[in-house]
Amino acid sequence: MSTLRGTAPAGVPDTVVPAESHSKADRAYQALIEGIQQGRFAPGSRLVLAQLAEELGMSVVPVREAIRRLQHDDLVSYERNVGATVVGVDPEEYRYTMETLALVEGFSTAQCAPLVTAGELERARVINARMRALLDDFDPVEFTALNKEFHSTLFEHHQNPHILDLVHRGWNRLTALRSSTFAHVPGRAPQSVAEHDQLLDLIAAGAPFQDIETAARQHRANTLAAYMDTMAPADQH
Amino acid sequence: MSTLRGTAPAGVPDTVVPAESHSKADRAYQALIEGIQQGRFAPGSRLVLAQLAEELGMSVVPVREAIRRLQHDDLVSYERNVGATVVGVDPEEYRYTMETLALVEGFSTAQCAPLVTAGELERARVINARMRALLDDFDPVEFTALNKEFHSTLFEHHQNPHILDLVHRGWNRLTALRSSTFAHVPGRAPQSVAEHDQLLDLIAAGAPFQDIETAARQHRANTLAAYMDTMAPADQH
DNA sequence: TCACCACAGATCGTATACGATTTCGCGCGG
DNA sequence: CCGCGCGAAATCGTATACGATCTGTGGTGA
Repeated sequence: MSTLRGTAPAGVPDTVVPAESHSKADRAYQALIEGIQQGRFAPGSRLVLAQLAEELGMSVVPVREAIRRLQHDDLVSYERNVGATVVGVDPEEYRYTMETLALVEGFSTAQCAPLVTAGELERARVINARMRALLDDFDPVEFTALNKEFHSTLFEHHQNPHILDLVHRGWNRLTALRSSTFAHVPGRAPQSVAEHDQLLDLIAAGAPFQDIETAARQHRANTLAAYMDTMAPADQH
Repeated sequence: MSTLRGTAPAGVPDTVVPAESHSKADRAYQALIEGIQQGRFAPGSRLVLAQLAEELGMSVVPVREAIRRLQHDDLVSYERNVGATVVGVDPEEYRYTMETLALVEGFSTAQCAPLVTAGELERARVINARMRALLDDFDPVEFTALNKEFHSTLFEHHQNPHILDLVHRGWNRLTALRSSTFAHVPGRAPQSVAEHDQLLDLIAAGAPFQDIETAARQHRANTLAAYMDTMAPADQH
Protein backbone atom coordinates (compact mmCIF):
# COMPACT_ATOMS: atom_id res chain seq x y z
CA MET A 1 0.00 0.00 0.00
CA SER A 2 2.71 2.39 0.96
CA THR A 3 4.27 1.47 -2.32
CA LEU A 4 1.31 2.60 -4.37
CA ARG A 5 0.93 5.96 -5.92
CA GLY A 6 -1.05 8.22 -3.69
CA THR A 7 -3.83 8.66 -6.19
CA ALA A 8 -5.24 5.16 -6.23
CA PRO A 9 -4.45 3.45 -2.94
CA ALA A 10 -5.43 -0.17 -3.34
CA GLY A 11 -8.75 0.75 -4.81
CA VAL A 12 -10.10 2.37 -1.71
CA PRO A 13 -13.25 4.08 -2.91
CA ASP A 14 -13.35 6.54 -0.03
CA THR A 15 -10.78 8.87 -1.45
CA VAL A 16 -12.07 10.51 -4.57
CA VAL A 17 -10.08 9.27 -7.52
CA PRO A 18 -8.84 12.15 -9.68
CA ALA A 19 -11.24 11.38 -12.51
CA GLU A 20 -8.50 10.03 -14.73
CA SER A 21 -6.18 7.79 -12.79
CA HIS A 22 -3.93 8.18 -15.79
CA SER A 23 -3.49 4.52 -16.22
CA LYS A 24 -5.80 2.25 -18.09
CA ALA A 25 -4.98 -0.54 -15.74
CA ASP A 26 -6.11 1.61 -12.83
CA ARG A 27 -9.31 2.59 -14.55
CA ALA A 28 -10.02 -1.04 -15.37
CA TYR A 29 -9.42 -1.99 -11.77
CA GLN A 30 -11.74 0.72 -10.52
CA ALA A 31 -14.41 -0.18 -13.02
CA LEU A 32 -14.26 -3.87 -12.19
CA ILE A 33 -14.25 -3.41 -8.44
CA GLU A 34 -17.24 -1.13 -8.67
CA GLY A 35 -18.99 -3.52 -10.97
CA ILE A 36 -18.46 -6.34 -8.54
CA GLN A 37 -19.44 -4.33 -5.49
CA GLN A 38 -22.61 -3.12 -7.15
CA GLY A 39 -23.45 -6.65 -8.12
CA ARG A 40 -23.30 -5.84 -11.80
CA PHE A 41 -21.09 -8.88 -12.20
CA ALA A 42 -22.89 -11.78 -10.63
CA PRO A 43 -20.82 -14.00 -8.36
CA GLY A 44 -19.63 -17.03 -10.25
CA SER A 45 -19.85 -15.27 -13.58
CA ARG A 46 -16.80 -15.32 -15.75
CA LEU A 47 -14.73 -12.28 -16.51
CA VAL A 48 -13.51 -12.64 -20.09
CA LEU A 49 -10.55 -10.49 -20.95
CA ALA A 50 -11.41 -9.64 -24.54
CA GLN A 51 -15.00 -8.89 -23.69
CA LEU A 52 -14.13 -6.55 -20.82
CA ALA A 53 -11.44 -4.91 -22.91
CA GLU A 54 -13.97 -3.96 -25.54
CA GLU A 55 -16.47 -2.68 -22.99
CA LEU A 56 -13.83 -0.50 -21.39
CA GLY A 57 -12.43 0.66 -24.70
CA MET A 58 -8.91 -0.64 -24.17
CA SER A 59 -6.70 -3.55 -24.96
CA VAL A 60 -6.64 -6.77 -22.98
CA VAL A 61 -3.33 -6.01 -21.34
CA PRO A 62 -4.53 -3.48 -18.75
CA VAL A 63 -7.62 -5.57 -18.12
CA ARG A 64 -5.46 -8.54 -17.41
CA GLU A 65 -3.48 -6.58 -14.88
CA ALA A 66 -6.63 -5.32 -13.21
CA ILE A 67 -7.93 -8.85 -12.87
CA ARG A 68 -4.74 -10.02 -11.25
CA ARG A 69 -5.07 -7.25 -8.72
CA LEU A 70 -8.60 -8.34 -8.00
CA GLN A 71 -7.28 -11.84 -7.54
CA HIS A 72 -4.89 -10.54 -4.90
CA ASP A 73 -7.78 -8.84 -3.19
CA ASP A 74 -9.60 -12.16 -3.18
CA LEU A 75 -12.44 -10.68 -5.15
CA VAL A 76 -12.06 -13.05 -8.07
CA SER A 77 -10.80 -16.57 -8.36
CA TYR A 78 -8.47 -17.31 -11.21
CA GLU A 79 -7.46 -20.44 -13.02
CA ARG A 80 -4.64 -20.59 -15.46
CA ASN A 81 -5.62 -20.88 -19.10
CA VAL A 82 -9.24 -20.77 -18.09
CA GLY A 83 -9.97 -17.35 -16.69
CA ALA A 84 -11.40 -15.45 -13.79
CA THR A 85 -14.74 -15.83 -12.07
CA VAL A 86 -16.26 -13.45 -9.57
CA VAL A 87 -15.96 -14.90 -6.13
CA GLY A 88 -19.13 -16.18 -4.56
CA VAL A 89 -20.51 -15.70 -1.09
CA ASP A 90 -19.59 -19.00 0.35
CA PRO A 91 -20.51 -18.56 4.03
CA GLU A 92 -17.12 -19.96 4.90
CA GLU A 93 -15.40 -17.28 2.85
CA TYR A 94 -17.51 -14.70 4.59
CA ARG A 95 -16.30 -16.04 7.89
CA TYR A 96 -12.69 -15.81 6.80
CA THR A 97 -13.14 -12.24 5.71
CA MET A 98 -14.96 -11.10 8.82
CA GLU A 99 -12.54 -12.85 11.07
CA THR A 100 -9.57 -11.24 9.38
CA LEU A 101 -11.26 -7.90 9.46
CA ALA A 102 -12.07 -8.27 13.14
CA LEU A 103 -8.42 -8.97 13.75
CA VAL A 104 -6.88 -6.10 11.84
CA GLU A 105 -9.59 -3.55 12.49
CA GLY A 106 -9.56 -4.32 16.18
CA PHE A 107 -5.84 -3.81 16.41
CA SER A 108 -5.89 -0.69 14.32
CA THR A 109 -8.67 0.86 16.34
CA ALA A 110 -6.85 0.20 19.57
CA GLN A 111 -3.63 1.59 18.19
CA CYS A 112 -5.28 4.75 16.96
CA ALA A 113 -7.39 5.29 20.06
CA PRO A 114 -4.95 7.38 22.11
CA LEU A 115 -4.49 9.76 19.20
CA VAL A 116 -8.12 10.36 18.40
CA THR A 117 -8.96 13.99 19.05
CA ALA A 118 -12.06 15.27 20.74
CA GLY A 119 -13.24 16.67 17.44
CA GLU A 120 -12.91 13.33 15.73
CA LEU A 121 -14.76 11.64 18.54
CA GLU A 122 -17.54 14.12 18.14
CA ARG A 123 -17.64 13.53 14.40
CA ALA A 124 -17.87 9.80 14.99
CA ARG A 125 -20.77 10.33 17.37
CA VAL A 126 -22.56 12.41 14.78
CA ILE A 127 -22.11 9.71 12.17
CA ASN A 128 -23.34 7.09 14.56
CA ALA A 129 -26.37 9.25 15.33
CA ARG A 130 -27.16 9.34 11.64
CA MET A 131 -26.89 5.57 11.58
CA ARG A 132 -29.30 5.35 14.47
CA ALA A 133 -31.71 7.63 12.68
CA LEU A 134 -31.54 5.30 9.72
CA LEU A 135 -32.63 2.32 11.76
CA ASP A 136 -36.32 2.90 11.22
CA ASP A 137 -36.53 3.03 7.50
CA PHE A 138 -33.55 0.87 6.79
CA ASP A 139 -31.24 1.22 3.81
CA PRO A 140 -28.42 -1.33 3.80
CA VAL A 141 -26.29 0.52 1.28
CA GLU A 142 -26.48 3.84 3.08
CA PHE A 143 -25.97 2.12 6.40
CA THR A 144 -22.86 0.34 5.18
CA ALA A 145 -21.45 3.55 3.78
CA LEU A 146 -21.93 5.31 7.10
CA ASN A 147 -20.39 2.36 8.87
CA LYS A 148 -17.27 2.73 6.77
CA GLU A 149 -17.20 6.43 7.44
CA PHE A 150 -17.55 5.85 11.15
CA HIS A 151 -14.61 3.51 11.38
CA SER A 152 -12.57 5.62 8.98
CA THR A 153 -12.87 8.52 11.37
CA LEU A 154 -11.18 6.49 14.07
CA PHE A 155 -8.32 5.62 11.73
CA GLU A 156 -7.34 9.18 11.00
CA HIS A 157 -4.01 8.77 12.79
CA HIS A 158 -3.15 5.32 11.60
CA GLN A 159 0.18 4.07 12.87
CA ASN A 160 0.80 1.19 10.53
CA PRO A 161 0.00 1.60 6.84
CA HIS A 162 0.27 -2.13 6.23
CA ILE A 163 -2.51 -2.87 8.65
CA LEU A 164 -4.56 0.03 7.40
CA ASP A 165 -4.28 -1.44 3.93
CA LEU A 166 -5.52 -4.77 5.21
CA VAL A 167 -8.51 -3.04 6.74
CA HIS A 168 -9.34 -1.37 3.46
CA ARG A 169 -9.04 -4.62 1.60
CA GLY A 170 -11.33 -6.28 4.06
CA TRP A 171 -13.92 -3.56 3.58
CA ASN A 172 -13.71 -3.89 -0.17
CA ARG A 173 -14.18 -7.58 -0.02
CA LEU A 174 -17.00 -7.23 2.42
CA THR A 175 -18.99 -4.83 0.28
CA ALA A 176 -18.45 -7.15 -2.66
CA LEU A 177 -19.73 -10.13 -0.76
CA ARG A 178 -22.52 -8.31 0.95
CA SER A 179 -23.99 -6.59 -2.07
CA SER A 180 -24.12 -9.79 -4.02
CA THR A 181 -26.36 -11.85 -1.83
CA PHE A 182 -27.55 -10.92 1.59
CA ALA A 183 -28.96 -7.53 2.25
CA HIS A 184 -28.13 -7.66 5.89
CA VAL A 185 -28.58 -9.70 9.00
CA PRO A 186 -31.95 -8.69 10.39
CA GLY A 187 -31.89 -7.07 13.77
CA ARG A 188 -28.16 -6.72 13.88
CA ALA A 189 -28.08 -3.03 12.99
CA PRO A 190 -29.43 -1.62 16.27
CA GLN A 191 -26.96 -3.59 18.32
CA SER A 192 -24.20 -2.51 15.99
CA VAL A 193 -25.02 1.14 16.66
CA ALA A 194 -25.05 0.50 20.37
CA GLU A 195 -21.66 -1.15 20.20
CA HIS A 196 -20.34 1.85 18.34
CA ASP A 197 -21.30 4.04 21.23
CA GLN A 198 -19.65 1.74 23.70
CA LEU A 199 -16.52 1.79 21.63
CA LEU A 200 -16.52 5.58 21.58
CA ASP A 201 -16.96 5.63 25.32
CA LEU A 202 -13.97 3.39 25.77
CA ILE A 203 -11.84 5.58 23.55
CA ALA A 204 -13.02 8.76 25.27
CA ALA A 205 -12.21 7.27 28.64
CA GLY A 206 -8.70 6.39 27.51
CA ALA A 207 -9.22 2.71 28.13
CA PRO A 208 -6.20 0.40 27.89
CA PHE A 209 -5.14 -0.98 24.55
CA GLN A 210 -6.40 -4.47 25.10
CA ASP A 211 -9.86 -3.37 26.17
CA ILE A 212 -10.35 -1.36 23.03
CA GLU A 213 -8.93 -4.04 20.81
CA THR A 214 -11.20 -6.63 22.34
CA ALA A 215 -14.25 -4.42 22.02
CA ALA A 216 -13.58 -3.55 18.40
CA ARG A 217 -12.82 -7.13 17.54
CA GLN A 218 -15.90 -8.34 19.31
CA HIS A 219 -17.95 -5.82 17.39
CA ARG A 220 -17.10 -7.58 14.15
CA ALA A 221 -17.28 -11.02 15.71
CA ASN A 222 -20.82 -10.31 16.83
CA THR A 223 -21.88 -9.44 13.32
CA LEU A 224 -20.28 -12.61 12.09
CA ALA A 225 -22.03 -14.65 14.76
CA ALA A 226 -25.35 -13.08 13.91
CA TYR A 227 -24.82 -13.97 10.28
CA MET A 228 -23.87 -17.51 11.14
CA ASP A 229 -26.95 -17.91 13.29
CA THR A 230 -29.15 -16.69 10.50
CA MET A 231 -27.49 -18.76 7.87
CA ALA A 232 -26.71 -22.03 9.60
CA PRO A 233 -30.27 -23.39 9.93
CA ALA A 234 -31.12 -22.43 6.38
CA ASP A 235 -27.93 -23.93 5.12
CA GLN A 236 -27.97 -27.44 6.48
CA HIS A 237 -31.43 -28.68 5.58
CA MET B 1 -4.63 -16.98 -1.37
CA SER B 2 -7.42 -19.44 -1.66
CA THR B 3 -7.80 -18.21 -5.18
CA LEU B 4 -4.29 -19.12 -6.16
CA ARG B 5 -3.30 -22.28 -7.86
CA GLY B 6 -2.06 -24.82 -5.39
CA THR B 7 1.31 -25.08 -6.96
CA ALA B 8 2.67 -21.63 -6.24
CA PRO B 9 0.76 -20.12 -3.36
CA ALA B 10 1.87 -16.55 -2.99
CA GLY B 11 5.47 -17.52 -3.37
CA VAL B 12 5.66 -19.50 -0.18
CA PRO B 13 8.96 -21.25 -0.43
CA ASP B 14 8.05 -23.96 2.05
CA THR B 15 6.08 -26.04 -0.37
CA VAL B 16 8.28 -27.48 -3.05
CA VAL B 17 7.46 -25.88 -6.35
CA PRO B 18 7.07 -28.49 -9.11
CA ALA B 19 10.26 -27.49 -10.88
CA GLU B 20 8.41 -25.90 -13.77
CA SER B 21 5.55 -23.75 -12.56
CA HIS B 22 4.62 -23.74 -16.23
CA SER B 23 4.11 -20.07 -16.30
CA LYS B 24 6.84 -17.67 -17.12
CA ALA B 25 5.28 -15.11 -14.86
CA ASP B 26 5.48 -17.56 -11.96
CA ARG B 27 9.09 -18.41 -12.71
CA ALA B 28 9.94 -14.74 -12.89
CA TYR B 29 8.23 -14.14 -9.57
CA GLN B 30 10.09 -17.00 -7.94
CA ALA B 31 13.39 -15.89 -9.37
CA LEU B 32 12.94 -12.31 -8.27
CA ILE B 33 11.75 -13.13 -4.78
CA GLU B 34 14.71 -15.43 -4.28
CA GLY B 35 17.04 -12.84 -5.67
CA ILE B 36 15.73 -10.26 -3.27
CA GLN B 37 15.76 -12.56 -0.27
CA GLN B 38 19.30 -13.66 -0.97
CA GLY B 39 20.34 -10.06 -1.26
CA ARG B 40 21.37 -10.51 -4.88
CA PHE B 41 19.35 -7.40 -5.64
CA ALA B 42 20.51 -4.70 -3.32
CA PRO B 43 17.81 -2.68 -1.60
CA GLY B 44 17.19 0.52 -3.45
CA SER B 45 18.45 -0.88 -6.70
CA ARG B 46 16.22 -0.58 -9.70
CA LEU B 47 14.56 -3.52 -11.38
CA VAL B 48 14.50 -2.77 -15.07
CA LEU B 49 11.99 -4.79 -17.06
CA ALA B 50 13.95 -5.28 -20.26
CA GLN B 51 17.10 -6.15 -18.41
CA LEU B 52 15.44 -8.76 -16.22
CA ALA B 53 13.56 -10.15 -19.17
CA GLU B 54 16.79 -10.87 -20.97
CA GLU B 55 18.41 -12.42 -17.91
CA LEU B 56 15.44 -14.72 -17.42
CA GLY B 57 15.14 -15.52 -21.09
CA MET B 58 11.64 -14.24 -21.57
CA SER B 59 9.72 -11.23 -22.74
CA VAL B 60 8.99 -8.23 -20.57
CA VAL B 61 5.34 -9.09 -20.13
CA PRO B 62 5.73 -11.89 -17.56
CA VAL B 63 8.42 -9.91 -15.79
CA ARG B 64 6.10 -7.00 -15.48
CA GLU B 65 3.48 -9.18 -13.92
CA ALA B 66 5.97 -10.66 -11.48
CA ILE B 67 7.03 -7.20 -10.40
CA ARG B 68 3.48 -6.15 -9.74
CA ARG B 69 3.08 -9.16 -7.52
CA LEU B 70 6.18 -8.19 -5.64
CA GLN B 71 4.76 -4.73 -5.27
CA HIS B 72 1.68 -6.24 -3.75
CA ASP B 73 3.86 -8.15 -1.32
CA ASP B 74 5.55 -4.88 -0.39
CA LEU B 75 8.87 -6.22 -1.50
CA VAL B 76 9.38 -3.56 -4.14
CA SER B 77 8.19 -0.02 -4.45
CA TYR B 78 6.86 1.03 -7.79
CA GLU B 79 6.40 4.34 -9.51
CA ARG B 80 4.48 4.79 -12.68
CA ASN B 81 6.54 5.46 -15.77
CA VAL B 82 9.64 5.16 -13.68
CA GLY B 83 9.98 1.61 -12.51
CA ALA B 84 10.48 -0.62 -9.51
CA THR B 85 13.11 -0.43 -6.80
CA VAL B 86 13.84 -3.06 -4.22
CA VAL B 87 12.47 -1.97 -0.91
CA GLY B 88 14.98 -0.84 1.65
CA VAL B 89 15.28 -1.62 5.31
CA ASP B 90 13.88 1.52 6.69
CA PRO B 91 13.60 0.75 10.42
CA GLU B 92 10.09 2.11 10.30
CA GLU B 93 9.13 -0.35 7.59
CA TYR B 94 10.63 -3.10 9.66
CA ARG B 95 8.42 -2.04 12.53
CA TYR B 96 5.34 -2.13 10.34
CA THR B 97 6.16 -5.59 9.13
CA MET B 98 6.93 -7.04 12.52
CA GLU B 99 3.89 -5.45 14.07
CA THR B 100 1.64 -6.86 11.39
CA LEU B 101 3.27 -10.23 11.68
CA ALA B 102 2.88 -10.20 15.44
CA LEU B 103 -0.79 -9.52 14.95
CA VAL B 104 -1.62 -12.18 12.39
CA GLU B 105 0.79 -14.80 13.64
CA GLY B 106 -0.41 -14.38 17.18
CA PHE B 107 -3.99 -14.86 16.19
CA SER B 108 -3.26 -17.77 13.93
CA THR B 109 -1.22 -19.53 16.58
CA ALA B 110 -3.97 -19.15 19.14
CA GLN B 111 -6.57 -20.36 16.70
CA CYS B 112 -4.58 -23.43 15.76
CA ALA B 113 -3.52 -24.26 19.29
CA PRO B 114 -6.43 -26.51 20.29
CA LEU B 115 -5.96 -28.61 17.17
CA VAL B 116 -2.24 -29.17 17.49
CA THR B 117 -1.59 -32.87 18.05
CA ALA B 118 0.85 -34.34 20.49
CA GLY B 119 3.01 -35.45 17.59
CA GLU B 120 3.18 -31.97 16.19
CA LEU B 121 4.04 -30.56 19.57
CA GLU B 122 6.85 -33.04 19.83
CA ARG B 123 8.07 -32.13 16.38
CA ALA B 124 8.07 -28.46 17.35
CA ARG B 125 10.09 -29.23 20.44
CA VAL B 126 12.63 -31.09 18.38
CA ILE B 127 12.96 -28.18 16.01
CA ASN B 128 13.37 -25.80 18.89
CA ALA B 129 16.03 -28.06 20.35
CA ARG B 130 17.93 -27.82 17.10
CA MET B 131 17.64 -24.07 17.31
CA ARG B 132 19.03 -24.15 20.81
CA ALA B 133 21.90 -26.30 19.63
CA LEU B 134 22.63 -23.68 17.01
CA LEU B 135 22.99 -20.92 19.55
CA ASP B 136 26.68 -21.53 20.13
CA ASP B 137 28.03 -21.27 16.66
CA PHE B 138 25.38 -19.03 15.28
CA ASP B 139 24.13 -19.09 11.71
CA PRO B 140 21.43 -16.50 11.06
CA VAL B 141 20.20 -18.08 7.85
CA GLU B 142 19.86 -21.55 9.29
CA PHE B 143 18.32 -20.13 12.45
CA THR B 144 15.72 -18.20 10.50
CA ALA B 145 14.86 -21.26 8.43
CA LEU B 146 14.31 -23.32 11.55
CA ASN B 147 12.26 -20.51 13.03
CA LYS B 148 9.95 -20.65 10.04
CA GLU B 149 9.73 -24.40 10.31
CA PHE B 150 8.91 -24.15 13.97
CA HIS B 151 6.00 -21.82 13.49
CA SER B 152 4.84 -23.67 10.39
CA THR B 153 4.43 -26.78 12.48
CA LEU B 154 1.96 -24.98 14.70
CA PHE B 155 -0.04 -23.85 11.67
CA GLU B 156 -0.71 -27.33 10.36
CA HIS B 157 -4.43 -27.03 11.06
CA HIS B 158 -4.92 -23.48 9.96
CA GLN B 159 -8.49 -22.30 10.23
CA ASN B 160 -8.39 -19.20 8.11
CA PRO B 161 -6.48 -19.28 4.83
CA HIS B 162 -6.59 -15.51 4.49
CA ILE B 163 -4.73 -15.05 7.71
CA LEU B 164 -2.35 -17.85 6.91
CA ASP B 165 -1.55 -16.07 3.69
CA LEU B 166 -0.83 -12.89 5.58
CA VAL B 167 1.56 -14.78 7.81
CA HIS B 168 3.41 -16.16 4.82
CA ARG B 169 3.64 -12.76 3.26
CA GLY B 170 5.04 -11.36 6.45
CA TRP B 171 7.68 -14.05 6.55
CA ASN B 172 8.66 -13.40 2.97
CA ARG B 173 9.00 -9.74 3.60
CA LEU B 174 10.94 -10.34 6.75
CA THR B 175 13.52 -12.56 5.11
CA ALA B 176 13.89 -9.99 2.38
CA LEU B 177 14.47 -7.19 4.86
CA ARG B 178 16.64 -9.19 7.18
CA SER B 179 19.00 -10.62 4.62
CA SER B 180 19.67 -7.27 3.12
CA THR B 181 21.13 -5.44 6.06
CA PHE B 182 21.27 -6.67 9.60
CA ALA B 183 22.35 -10.17 10.32
CA HIS B 184 20.44 -10.36 13.55
CA VAL B 185 19.85 -8.65 16.82
CA PRO B 186 22.63 -9.83 19.08
CA GLY B 187 21.54 -11.75 22.11
CA ARG B 188 17.97 -12.06 21.03
CA ALA B 189 18.21 -15.64 19.80
CA PRO B 190 18.50 -17.37 23.21
CA GLN B 191 15.48 -15.57 24.57
CA SER B 192 13.60 -16.39 21.42
CA VAL B 193 14.22 -20.08 21.93
CA ALA B 194 13.09 -19.80 25.52
CA GLU B 195 9.89 -18.09 24.47
CA HIS B 196 9.26 -20.87 22.01
CA ASP B 197 9.31 -23.35 24.85
CA GLN B 198 6.94 -21.24 26.89
CA LEU B 199 4.61 -21.07 23.95
CA LEU B 200 4.67 -24.83 23.54
CA ASP B 201 3.93 -25.23 27.23
CA LEU B 202 0.91 -23.00 26.92
CA ILE B 203 -0.38 -24.96 23.96
CA ALA B 204 0.24 -28.29 25.66
CA ALA B 205 -1.60 -27.10 28.74
CA GLY B 206 -4.58 -26.08 26.66
CA ALA B 207 -4.33 -22.47 27.75
CA PRO B 208 -7.16 -20.11 26.78
CA PHE B 209 -7.17 -18.40 23.43
CA GLN B 210 -6.17 -15.00 24.64
CA ASP B 211 -3.22 -16.24 26.65
CA ILE B 212 -1.74 -17.97 23.65
CA GLU B 213 -2.44 -15.06 21.35
CA THR B 214 -0.79 -12.65 23.75
CA ALA B 215 2.23 -14.88 24.18
CA ALA B 216 2.73 -15.41 20.47
CA ARG B 217 2.22 -11.74 19.75
CA GLN B 218 4.59 -10.75 22.50
CA HIS B 219 7.16 -13.12 21.09
CA ARG B 220 7.34 -11.05 17.92
CA ALA B 221 6.97 -7.79 19.77
CA ASN B 222 10.00 -8.64 21.87
CA THR B 223 12.10 -9.21 18.80
CA LEU B 224 10.94 -5.91 17.43
CA ALA B 225 11.72 -4.15 20.68
CA ALA B 226 15.19 -5.70 20.77
CA TYR B 227 15.80 -4.47 17.27
CA MET B 228 14.58 -0.99 18.10
CA ASP B 229 16.85 -0.85 21.13
CA THR B 230 19.80 -1.87 19.05
CA MET B 231 19.04 0.46 16.21
CA ALA B 232 17.79 3.58 17.89
CA PRO B 233 21.07 4.74 19.46
CA ALA B 234 23.04 3.95 16.32
CA ASP B 235 20.50 5.69 14.18
CA GLN B 236 20.30 9.06 15.78
CA HIS B 237 23.95 9.95 16.17
C1' DT C 1 -26.65 -47.42 -25.21
C1' DC C 2 -22.34 -45.90 -23.47
C1' DA C 3 -17.49 -44.80 -23.45
C1' DC C 4 -13.92 -42.78 -25.84
C1' DC C 5 -11.45 -40.03 -29.18
C1' DA C 6 -10.89 -36.26 -32.36
C1' DC C 7 -11.79 -31.81 -33.76
C1' DA C 8 -13.26 -27.00 -33.45
C1' DG C 9 -14.24 -22.90 -30.83
C1' DA C 10 -13.04 -20.05 -27.15
C1' DT C 11 -9.80 -18.07 -24.21
C1' DC C 12 -5.54 -17.34 -22.23
C1' DG C 13 -0.13 -16.61 -22.24
C1' DT C 14 3.63 -14.45 -24.33
C1' DA C 15 6.26 -12.00 -27.94
C1' DT C 16 7.00 -8.09 -30.48
C1' DA C 17 6.20 -3.23 -31.79
C1' DC C 18 5.38 1.45 -31.01
C1' DG C 19 3.81 5.63 -28.68
C1' DA C 20 4.11 8.13 -24.09
C1' DT C 21 6.50 9.73 -20.17
C1' DT C 22 10.30 10.58 -17.42
C1' DT C 23 15.09 11.53 -16.49
C1' DC C 24 19.44 13.45 -17.21
C1' DG C 25 23.02 16.08 -19.34
C1' DC C 26 24.31 19.80 -22.31
C1' DG C 27 24.39 24.41 -23.86
C1' DC C 28 22.72 29.03 -23.39
C1' DG C 29 21.87 33.30 -20.99
C1' DG C 30 22.22 35.94 -16.86
C1' DC D 1 29.84 30.70 -11.81
C1' DC D 2 25.04 29.34 -11.49
C1' DG D 3 20.19 28.66 -12.96
C1' DC D 4 17.15 27.39 -16.73
C1' DG D 5 15.28 25.27 -20.73
C1' DC D 6 15.79 22.02 -24.39
C1' DG D 7 16.74 17.56 -26.55
C1' DA D 8 18.14 12.80 -26.53
C1' DA D 9 18.32 8.46 -24.18
C1' DA D 10 16.15 5.32 -21.18
C1' DT D 11 12.21 3.16 -19.62
C1' DC D 12 7.57 2.26 -19.12
C1' DG D 13 2.44 1.58 -20.89
C1' DT D 14 -0.47 -0.32 -24.26
C1' DA D 15 -1.83 -2.37 -28.72
C1' DT D 16 -1.68 -6.01 -31.74
C1' DA D 17 -0.46 -10.75 -33.23
C1' DC D 18 0.16 -15.48 -32.73
C1' DG D 19 0.92 -19.87 -30.49
C1' DA D 20 -0.68 -22.77 -26.44
C1' DT D 21 -4.15 -24.75 -23.66
C1' DC D 22 -8.62 -25.80 -22.19
C1' DT D 23 -13.63 -26.99 -22.96
C1' DG D 24 -17.36 -28.75 -25.10
C1' DT D 25 -19.41 -31.33 -28.95
C1' DG D 26 -20.15 -34.76 -32.31
C1' DG D 27 -19.05 -39.06 -34.24
C1' DT D 28 -17.40 -43.85 -34.01
C1' DG D 29 -16.79 -48.40 -32.18
C1' DA D 30 -17.77 -51.86 -28.84
